[in-house]
Amino acid sequence: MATATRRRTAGKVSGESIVVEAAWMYYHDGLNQTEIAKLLQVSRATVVNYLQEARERGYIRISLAPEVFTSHQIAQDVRERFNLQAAFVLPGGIGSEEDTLMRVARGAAEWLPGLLSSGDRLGVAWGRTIYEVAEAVERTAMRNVTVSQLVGSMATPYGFTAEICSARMAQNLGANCINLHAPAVLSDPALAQRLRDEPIIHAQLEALSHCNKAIFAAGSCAPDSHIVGSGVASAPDLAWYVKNGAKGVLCGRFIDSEGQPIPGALDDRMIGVTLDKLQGLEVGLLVSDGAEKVEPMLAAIAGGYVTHLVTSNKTAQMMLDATDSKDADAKDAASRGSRL
Amino acid sequence: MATATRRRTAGKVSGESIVVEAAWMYYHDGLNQTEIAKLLQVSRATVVNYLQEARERGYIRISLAPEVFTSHQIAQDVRERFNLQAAFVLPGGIGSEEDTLMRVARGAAEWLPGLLSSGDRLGVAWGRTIYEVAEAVERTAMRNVTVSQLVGSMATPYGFTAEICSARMAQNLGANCINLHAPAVLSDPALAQRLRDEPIIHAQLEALSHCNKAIFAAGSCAPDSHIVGSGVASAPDLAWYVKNGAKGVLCGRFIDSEGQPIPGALDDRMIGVTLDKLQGLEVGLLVSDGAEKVEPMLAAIAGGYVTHLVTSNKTAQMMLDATDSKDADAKDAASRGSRL
DNA sequence: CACACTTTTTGACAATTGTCAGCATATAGT
DNA sequence: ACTATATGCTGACAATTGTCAAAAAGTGTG
Repeated sequence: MATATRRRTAGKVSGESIVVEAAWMYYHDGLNQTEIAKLLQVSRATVVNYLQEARERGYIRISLAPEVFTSHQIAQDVRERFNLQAAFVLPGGIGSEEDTLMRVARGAAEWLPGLLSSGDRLGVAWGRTIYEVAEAVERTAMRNVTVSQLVGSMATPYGFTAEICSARMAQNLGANCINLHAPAVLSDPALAQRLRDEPIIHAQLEALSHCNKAIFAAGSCAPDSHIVGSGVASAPDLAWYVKNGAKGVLCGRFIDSEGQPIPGALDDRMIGVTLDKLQGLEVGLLVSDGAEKVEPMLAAIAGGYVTHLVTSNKTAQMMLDATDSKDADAKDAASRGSRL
Repeated sequence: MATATRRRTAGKVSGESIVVEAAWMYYHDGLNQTEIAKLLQVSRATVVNYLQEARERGYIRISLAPEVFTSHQIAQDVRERFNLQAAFVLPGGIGSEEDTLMRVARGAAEWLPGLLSSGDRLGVAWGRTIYEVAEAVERTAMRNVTVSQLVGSMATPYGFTAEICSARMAQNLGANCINLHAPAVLSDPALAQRLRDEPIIHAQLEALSHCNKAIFAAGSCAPDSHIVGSGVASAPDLAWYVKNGAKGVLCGRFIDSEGQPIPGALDDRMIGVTLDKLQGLEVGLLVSDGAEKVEPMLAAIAGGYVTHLVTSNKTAQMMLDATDSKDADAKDAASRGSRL
């Protein structure tokens, strides 16, 4: 974190940036460290340090060509089957579910800046996945982009809240940020309504309802779901919704297999985006992974909220199998499903 | 160049792309080859092969952050002094002039795609430098961009002609290409005029005069200049123009120190863009390097043809020194000039 | 200007990565 | 079915890259 280099400025090759010089020689000209050390008249160890510094300062960008993940067979299949604009399917790998989730998050983080352009208003939902995406976004400078928190905050035992997701996302994107200064769920519908009418909150809700792009994850309706863990819904709430056909959760709202919101007691007590606002966006980016997310993801897609998808090939394959009309056998028999 | 992998498809992790899998683990997850080999259950040598294949197929993109080259001090100085939109100043390094030129060309090649957007019509001039830029452009897919050859062709002993510059550029950018099917210079003005009126040529000239962006180099007026070597101008022609104030060459036209075209015998015999078409473009990208190019570059800038500049810090410093109004001493005395 | 303190560089060693000849496996042709 | 051929994989070795403690060089202060 030195403000300026010292010895590097004395009679050396390019006082201002011998670091850049070394990085250029290494990554662009393809010289090895020994050659560079000779040319720069320093020890090779010093060259190693320069290169490290260049990497730390972010001078060097290594990225995997996004086309690879959007253009291979399974990505194409998913895109066509679900009528998406694009699907980003990452190698599921061998690691744990946890590893794969992180990888999916990083994939989404790498893809996201390319999906944004000047003037966009990006809605950011909440959840473990979204949090990891926000963390993984490389610092960029999207000056004319505004990030909106889509759902109110909740006291979560997981260490990440809705406002942290949106704030971190905005911070890393270099975008403006509009947070929603209200709890996601209140105990009383009347109080919720009064809060919604409160000028500050009203303005914030107004802002988030004019997003043209959004990033969200699909939540499962399993009893151990985050929607319960974070206190948005109680276990009985969840059971009630499931009994009434809930297949997934999107931005805190329960949806059925067709993606339609299920009217229920929670609606009036929630503060956050309503699902109709998420339909027909320029970009609806669904980031999710895991067997338990397949059904919720399919529901979200059916509801027309999704234009872009990021997942692993394992999950993608399960999504394809689950909607395969040919025969149910394929689902069990296909060795590919279990190997991918 | 195998059409498909073989054993890779047998019971392995992710049949379709174990290569991508390996690349992801290595470049994104930061695992080393030994770990990857263990996870993938292949030998480490195989992992090396996968990574090589990934690099060869262009899955991995390593780039140096362009901001570094546009934001450091000398780049800022140049930008302000010459009132440019941006300047891309590369470390001049220690190598030969030849090495530096290649580096400048690669720098321009890396910057260029970022300066283009959908719908652009890019005019491409001719010269050694431009040729190297065209060669160095990474293959991209700018489907809605059209490349126009700005000057007619010439029989050059150097192995690169105007149509090769534009064709190669278009090919690597993945853009459309409009070449100019005529010689740069004819022996007779009347014949030149008849050619210009010929429908095909006329249409091509029409196309190139509607470019909104252009890339060109500054040519020197030294006796060994390419403008003579390529037969565009004879040595007596050159001498005549120099006597009449020529300080440089831009797209085959001689310009004075203010960047104004010098009327002369060649004009009527030439087929190619006229300089007035190059003024006020959205992007006028000047790529040049070397002491002998300083004067021509300054002339081109004075003429208002340049909005963006790519050069080395050595040359940039000479440009600054040459226009330093303080005192002439600085030019000679400044140690920085010779060190950079 | 001696002293304490920080930053940068370096040499020696450790770890990682690249190379290549030969082996194993799959495919095509008879 | 059986070679011929191509393709991909591997182990052993070579080359390159990373680490770390110590030395050198710079900075600030009494």
